[in-house]
This record gives sequence, structure tokens and C-alpha cells, in this order.
Amino acid sequence: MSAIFALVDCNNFYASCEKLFRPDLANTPVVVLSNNDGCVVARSKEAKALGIKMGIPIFKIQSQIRQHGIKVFSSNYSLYADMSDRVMRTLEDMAPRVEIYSIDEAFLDLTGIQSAISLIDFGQQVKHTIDRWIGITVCVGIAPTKTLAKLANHAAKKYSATRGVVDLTDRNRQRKLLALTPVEDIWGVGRRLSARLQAMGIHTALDLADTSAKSIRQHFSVVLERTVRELNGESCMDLEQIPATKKQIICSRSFGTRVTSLVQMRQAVCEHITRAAEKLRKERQQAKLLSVFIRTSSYQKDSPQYSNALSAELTRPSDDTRDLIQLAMRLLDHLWRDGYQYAKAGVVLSDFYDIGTYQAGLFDEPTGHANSRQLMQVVDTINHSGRGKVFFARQGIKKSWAMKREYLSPAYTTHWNGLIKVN
DNA sequence: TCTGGGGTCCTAGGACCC
DNA sequence: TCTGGGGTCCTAGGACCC
Repeated sequence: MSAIFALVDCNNFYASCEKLFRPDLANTPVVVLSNNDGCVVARSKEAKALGIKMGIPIFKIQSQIRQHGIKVFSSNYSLYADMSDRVMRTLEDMAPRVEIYSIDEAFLDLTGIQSAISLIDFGQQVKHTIDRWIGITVCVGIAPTKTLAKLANHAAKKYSATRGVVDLTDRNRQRKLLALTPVEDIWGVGRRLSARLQAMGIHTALDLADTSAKSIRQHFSVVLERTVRELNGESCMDLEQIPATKKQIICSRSFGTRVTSLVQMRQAVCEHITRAAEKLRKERQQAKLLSVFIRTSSYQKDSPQYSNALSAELTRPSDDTRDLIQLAMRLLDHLWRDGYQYAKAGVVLSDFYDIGTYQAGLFDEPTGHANSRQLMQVVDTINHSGRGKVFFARQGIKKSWAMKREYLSPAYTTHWNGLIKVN
């Protein structure tokens, strides 16, 4: 039996989440900003209609915001993650095999489902259920490969006559849609590849599908070869239900205001390490390799630039925040140069081991904190209870450099004090 | 003044070995 | 000291995704 995939994708997800709790904004254009309130990362359909572009820095659209009364929100990740969980749980109730692909999309395995229900009817059922239970609008694309399912979803969003569901299992419909699709709209073809393909006379998705996989392999890579095969209905990517364990954890941020002192920089790096260590423990892994990087802003062309990174190994893998902070501070002291206006810092953890599996070398010091596991568990528990925070002294208390979030919505679903009052 | 953050995979090239 | 092929491992960088 040949495979059938569905891609379910939430429309304007972050903007939709913000609108859910503000019925007064039903027809108002809404945009959601990136961390630090830098640029636009989500737009409601009204904002799209006004021509607000994805990724545009907010300072470039201030006049439009005033003129059209666009409502602006800082990103509120705990809200979006919570809404995402609800959507995904609903999908898992409706389909036996689900791959959560990103915060707002999931692939479903619909293989064999046609004997019970038509694919279009199933898609409409998914759409209606999520709309009624959660209030989020989704579109559904159905096809024999993931790449075609992505394309079908794209069409479902673009053409309102589809009522949000497209069945692209038919070969002739596939080719018709491919002919209408610019090559850069294909999943896996970004700006660079698109430019090279155009130069070779490959302009539409159909042009790409009709190029021999072998020659694409020669000119590009196995990745694009797979895309060509998938466009022709040959499934090369399976559904991945179990998320792979992470190979690295990155925590980095641009600063709300530029950092010029080592003391502030230490605080910031300390905070990144703390978050990274939390993620590491959640993955139930220990890291052996740690990198720290700091940099000035490449947008400020007239001021002096400095960007550097350093890595080092811990004597043994650890998930103890204190070990990681200690090493990170040593690295930072080597990296640091006075006299620059730093815009961003970050840390990367890698070279992971399952807890307890690392074979210590003969001459490794038998270090490690005796109470590490218990202490870290207590810290994690308190920090997730909403009762306040335990933090490491070096994170600092007055964070002049902290992220800007001027337009944050309340925590409607995750904190008691954010609950909507019904009178 | 103001331009995100967090990931993955692949490839080319250097170091090193036999 | 020269000459050569072939293999592995590692890293940096490029490209993509949301």
C-alpha cells in the first residue's frame, strides 16, 4: 500500500494565538515581533493584506502601524507552546501516527484511511475539530510524499476555493500544481539554491521535477535529489514519531541595550548557561563540550567590530549548572576585549552522553558534586512552579541588557493572574 | 535608536595514518 | 629524501527549516 501523508499547518499561528484571547481584535491587523521586539515574525490576515512583510524590522513600519491601527505584540512563547500542545493532542486523538514537525505543523500518516473515509472529508473533519475545540484555523494538504503534502498545504492556504483542504494524490493534479509553483516555494529550496536553479533554466517546481535526479545529485547534493524524487511521488522521507535526541543545545540572545562591561556580559552568559543546562536536563543528557560566543552588531558598520568564539571540554560530561558556569566564565575571560559595544552573546552545548554512560579515563579526576542531581532537580522544580525563581548569583539582578518585550500579552493560559475575568 | 533564535544535515578540505 | 594512493576523522562553512 502506498503511503499517504497529511500536513496540518496552523494559519498565522502566533497572531491567531494573540487574537484568541482578544475578541475585540477580530478584524484588526495584528503582528507579532521576534525576541527583543526586533522584527515581524507573524502577521494576521489583515496585516498581510496591508502588505506587511515577514521579517521586516518594526522601525521600518511605524507609520503604517499608526496609520492602520495595527496591534503589535511581543512574542509570548509560553502562550504559543501551550496552544500548540492543545492542537497536537487533538491531532493525536484523530490520527494513529503523528509527527510534530514544528510548533505549528504536524505530519499525519493517513495510509489506508481511504477505505473508511474520503481524504477530503477527513481533512475537513480535522479542520472543524481544531476550530471548534481550540479556536485555531488550520489548513490540510494531503499527498503521497511529505514534499507534495507541503505543497498541497501551500495551495490550501492560497486558494480559498479549496476551503482549506487539498487532496494531491492524483498524478495529474500534482503536475498541474507543480507547473503553477515557482521553484523557490518548494520545501528544501531556499534563496541560494533557487538562484542557481534559475540560472540553469529551472523556474517552476515542474521544471525541477522533470530534471533527472542523477544530474541534480551531481550538480547539487543528495538532499535536493531527494526533493526531486519526492516531487515525482516517490516517498523518501518517513514519518518520524519519536523526536530524535538533540545533538546540540544553543542559547543565545541579542541584548536589549548594548553591553560594554565584563560584569554585565558575565551575567548574560551565566543566564544563557542556566537556560541551556535546564534544556539539557530535560533531554536527560550530559554535555562534554561547551562553546561561548560574543559579538558586536554587524549592522553598526561605523563602530568597531569584534566577534569571537571559544570552546573547551569539561573533564567529564555534566548537566550541573555550576560546572557549566565555571567553564563558561573561564572561556569568557579569554574572549573578552574591552572597548566594544556588544550586541549578542550565546552558548552552545554539545558532545552529549546519556546520564551515567560516560567511561572515565584512567587519569580523569574523580570530581563531580556529591549532591548534584538532587540540587538541580530542586532548582528545576521551583523554577517551574510559578512560585518565584532560584537563580545563580552571577546571573545578576538588575539586568539592563535584558530582552525588550514592550508589547507582551498576559499569560492567559499558564498563570493564574493572567486568567480572563468574566463578569 | 531600532534588523530573532534555535536547530539539522551535507560537503569540502585539512590532518594524519599506512 | 622522494613519491603515491587511499582511507578515516574532524571541523568549518554553507544551505536549509520554522
